[in-house]
Amino acid sequence: MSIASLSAKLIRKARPSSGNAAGARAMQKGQQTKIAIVDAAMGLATQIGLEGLSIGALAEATHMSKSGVFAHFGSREELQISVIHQYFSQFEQDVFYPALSKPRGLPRVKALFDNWMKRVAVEIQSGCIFISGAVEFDDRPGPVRDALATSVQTWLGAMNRAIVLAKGCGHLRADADEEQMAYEIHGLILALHYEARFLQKPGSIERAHKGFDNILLRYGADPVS
Amino acid sequence: MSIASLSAKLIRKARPSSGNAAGARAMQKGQQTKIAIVDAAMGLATQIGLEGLSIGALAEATHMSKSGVFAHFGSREELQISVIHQYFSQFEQDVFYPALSKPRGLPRVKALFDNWMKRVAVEIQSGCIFISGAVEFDDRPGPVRDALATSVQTWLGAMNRAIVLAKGCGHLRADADEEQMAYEIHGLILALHYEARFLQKPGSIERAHKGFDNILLRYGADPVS
DNA sequence: TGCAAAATAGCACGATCGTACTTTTTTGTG
DNA sequence: CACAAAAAAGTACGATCGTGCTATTTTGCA
Repeated sequence: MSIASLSAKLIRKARPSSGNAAGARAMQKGQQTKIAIVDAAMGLATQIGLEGLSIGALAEATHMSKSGVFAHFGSREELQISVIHQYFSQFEQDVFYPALSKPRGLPRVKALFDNWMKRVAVEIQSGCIFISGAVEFDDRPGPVRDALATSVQTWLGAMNRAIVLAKGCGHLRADADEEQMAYEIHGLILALHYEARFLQKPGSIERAHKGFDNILLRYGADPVS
Repeated sequence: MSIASLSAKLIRKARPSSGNAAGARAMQKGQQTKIAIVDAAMGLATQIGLEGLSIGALAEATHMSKSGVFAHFGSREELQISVIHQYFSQFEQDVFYPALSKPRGLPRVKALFDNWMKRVAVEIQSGCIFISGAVEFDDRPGPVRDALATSVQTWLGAMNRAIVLAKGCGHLRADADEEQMAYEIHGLILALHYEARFLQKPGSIERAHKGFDNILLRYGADPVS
């Protein structure tokens, strides 16, 4: 399935069983403010984490009442899940889709990594839910963790498939281990986030890029990338 | 300065100014239970994070009253800092000191990485404060963040120095970028923690080891590690 | 424009949090 | 053993949390 299919899981609850045959359409303003709330929630969550996200603070940020915010989700977990879906959707549009315009193989892998890097470079200031959420929910089972893990796995899977494709195109050495290559790339991104955002170490972005070049030198079919 | 000097910061507060010349010695039981409390706190903090650590839960875990626990630290921040110092001290003893018995150069770098890997492999189940804390405090300035960052930087600095030493011994290529190598190693560890602990992906430990081998192939002086 | 329904606000609840203050128990020593 | 000091417990306070209930406002269509 496509990486996009995940975001389609924003489904409506089943209609109540009361047989209102004459149809009850409406819900326009509600959806609109819900989107605004989720947007604000995502801004808060990237900074202070999904766990730090409180309905009270979110109400203040959106100039609404706590109950007004709450009514849109029914529970804090549902709010967190909505934020994850929205974040994933944004990630898709920033990182994944633009790379599809590149030809299969190494060019697309490079584009995926470059887009990923650009996004993480911004997130050095704002924070990344895929990273902070992983730490917050790594031993807390439940629907939030599931939504987060599914999103991350979908993205990592897409990255992996691009690498497999590159090998299939003959752009990588015949004995290249695609999973291994994906693992090492993931490490570069995580180290960037850690050293730049937490340790505030300069030069981290350049090191991540250099690391990618090194990976290409090792796995690429031709010595020059 | 040595990596060990940091843990020596567990200093006593300055004595009160009342001139009790006849000396007031005692404080034995107190220190003892404080150690027990910090131990329990570390166990909790590795699982649920430094932010999730609550005095109430800690009191229950140690079969004490909230005030009894609290009195030993004076504030939650001080408790968190004590946990960080203790965690760092443990890290030193598990990872750093045992590697000093190896000869300088590549053998010591390998030992440091192996010990680090062994520890992270255990922490796949229990959690790692250096990683979870980095996420929790990456945009929350204060003494807790400072203590955490200092500990991590001390360790990464020790690792870096070992790599520099290895290059000095001629065990690495003359053009090897030590900081870059340290960065890539750090990435391997972070990816291991992420993929094994959060995503529960099998084979991550082997991939981290393989990644280290690849790094040695690239930076090592001789083609065979 | 009236009117049902949707959207939002208001209010209250129990729980948990860190911590300040007071009281009791335990400890170590003269 | 007595006694001061240290250690631990007890209690209370204000704040914030998620969320249930009811009331009010706003919306969109007949």
